[in-house]
Amino acid sequence: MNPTIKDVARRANVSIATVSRILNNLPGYSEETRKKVLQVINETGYQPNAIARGLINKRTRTIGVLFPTVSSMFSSEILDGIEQFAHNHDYSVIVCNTDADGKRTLKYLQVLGEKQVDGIIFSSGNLKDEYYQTIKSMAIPLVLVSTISQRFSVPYVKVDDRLASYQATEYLIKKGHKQIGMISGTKEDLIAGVPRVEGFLQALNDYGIPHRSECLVYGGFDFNSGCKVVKELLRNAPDTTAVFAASDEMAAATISVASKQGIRVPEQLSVIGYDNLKLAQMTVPPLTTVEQPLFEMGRIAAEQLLTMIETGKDTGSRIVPHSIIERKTVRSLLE
Amino acid sequence: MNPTIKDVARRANVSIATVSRILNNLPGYSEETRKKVLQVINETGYQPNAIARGLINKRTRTIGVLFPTVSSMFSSEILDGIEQFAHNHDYSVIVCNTDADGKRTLKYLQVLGEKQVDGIIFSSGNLKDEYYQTIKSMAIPLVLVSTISQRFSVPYVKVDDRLASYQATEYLIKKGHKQIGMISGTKEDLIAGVPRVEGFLQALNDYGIPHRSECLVYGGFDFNSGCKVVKELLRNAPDTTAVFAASDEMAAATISVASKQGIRVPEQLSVIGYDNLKLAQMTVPPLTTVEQPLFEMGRIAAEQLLTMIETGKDTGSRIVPHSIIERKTVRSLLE
DNA sequence: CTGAAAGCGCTTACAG
DNA sequence: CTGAAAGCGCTTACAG
Repeated sequence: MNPTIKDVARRANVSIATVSRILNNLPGYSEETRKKVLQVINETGYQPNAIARGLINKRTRTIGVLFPTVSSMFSSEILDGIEQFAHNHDYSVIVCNTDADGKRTLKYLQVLGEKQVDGIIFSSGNLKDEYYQTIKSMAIPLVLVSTISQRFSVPYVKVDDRLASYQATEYLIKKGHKQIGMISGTKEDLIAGVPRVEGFLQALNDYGIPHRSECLVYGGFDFNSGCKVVKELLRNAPDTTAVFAASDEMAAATISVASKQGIRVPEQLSVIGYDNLKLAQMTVPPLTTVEQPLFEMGRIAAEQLLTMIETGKDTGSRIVPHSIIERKTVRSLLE
Repeated sequence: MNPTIKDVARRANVSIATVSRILNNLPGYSEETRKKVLQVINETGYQPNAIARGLINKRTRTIGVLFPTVSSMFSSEILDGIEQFAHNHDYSVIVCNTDADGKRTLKYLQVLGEKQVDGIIFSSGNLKDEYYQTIKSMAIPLVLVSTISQRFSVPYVKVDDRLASYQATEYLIKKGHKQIGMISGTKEDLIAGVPRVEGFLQALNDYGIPHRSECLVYGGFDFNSGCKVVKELLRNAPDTTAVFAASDEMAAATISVASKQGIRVPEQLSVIGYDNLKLAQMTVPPLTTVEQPLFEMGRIAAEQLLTMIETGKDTGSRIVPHSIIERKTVRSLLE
């Protein structure tokens, strides 16, 4: 049995109140008793019980983080950023893998509530009404990362997807491409799907490039759906000279499929991705892509959440800067 | 303020003891009062406070998991398996990113102790004496995944690295390769480094293939060190026809470097990896590799830990099966 | 500077 | 079948 505050109080011949004060750096004891108590703490290896503390303070110093898939390279970088910031500020993080499943999400939310987490970060998914309501009823701060809410006022941190997408397309156009295809993520995804398509279409339009419907196909962000969908694109629009993929995994799929079909990248087909995962530097050739600062986004989300927890103040949302990382998959048609 | 057990007791005109019994499915109340109480619980949206429960039960239903790098594709798949099993059994998991840093690890361990986690999973790193001692002093179960302890008796779940490595090498040999190079992980790594090298050497020896020291180079498991180290190999042993990489990232690095040097894979250079990450199917060509069932290893580790927590019994260690996944990066020299 | 006591939200003998 | 009370390990007025 680990020693409790009672044990150290007894051994130091003081009250538990005094021990508590010393532990918490509150005033109210002589230097002498402080030394004595600290010594006993050392001898006994006493550690405060955070559960008991939590019961009184109504603070557990732990937060919950929800991901549709923790194991994706995308999520795990965000998690890394969150975890690092949290840990540096003495918070722990409980991970929850929702599988984008409503039932599971609700169950997680309930558990997090019962465990009295101090706040929640919800990542890259659709914050359904019921999620929002149950978090609201828990009366703890919530921040969104890589997603937004269209119905509720919840702070978020993300990239400007529409703009980033616009610029990716523009980048291709300025390299002389006119037959540009897009392999998009989930069609119904109002957050990472639609805005990226809009940005793509807008850019084409602004540069007077006619859009043909067969040049836009919808997948599901992952590698396998990328393979499937890029084949469709290449079949229906064989004159495509460049493809904009809504994720790096889909871009990798494009490179992979192209190779299988004997199409050389970038000589015959240019590819630009989205995310700048570690994967992007591992493809052959290395992938030109739109960077989302995922680690940083996680860090910022955690920072927002902690200040909301500790000050009660909402510091607003954050649009973080994206950028285009030029590697080797886009060829210029101009020279 | 969320309602407490007191609130529902008052509104239901019963004692908190009765409410508690109903909540915990203990005997001792009429069907009538049960209904009444349940109704009040519904009306008020009462949720038990897990912190208060934890204080009494000395069980928090949360476990801690330590990784050197959560964001690696390797760790995140293990985490996925752990998290899924844990959640299905009503446990939460706190993630800890140690960065393989001793100070950080110790700090995490302390926090986990204070938060009264019910058990700990330590993944893919060196379980130093001091880690072991502090966990031992916490008197909670510990299981190792993708690592072992050489000094202490701690249950682990992992693949037989030496054997897997032997077989990977043998696979290459049986395809007619004789000039085989290995790019290994960290030289000092007694767990994932040394045994894989031993397996490699043993296979060469068993098949009467002389080993030349320039055919064995040491990196650090990751892509960048893989690039560096494979160049070294290719420079010093240009007649190499096949390379065995100690991780998929290093294998991807090999493919990447080979491509840059105009060496075609697998026509001129065969490559076999280790891990079977999602990455392995994304390379061009798709990577032949040794599979470690990472998700499953995480699942099993969690299962072990939970049964130790709940029964107090150590169910022993587990060597999980590996296998060679044949894709397109190894060419047969025999035909 | 210090301690006794109440209380955080529960569970669990104990008594009826 | 039901409740009063003690107690889990702390913190925090309150009183001296």
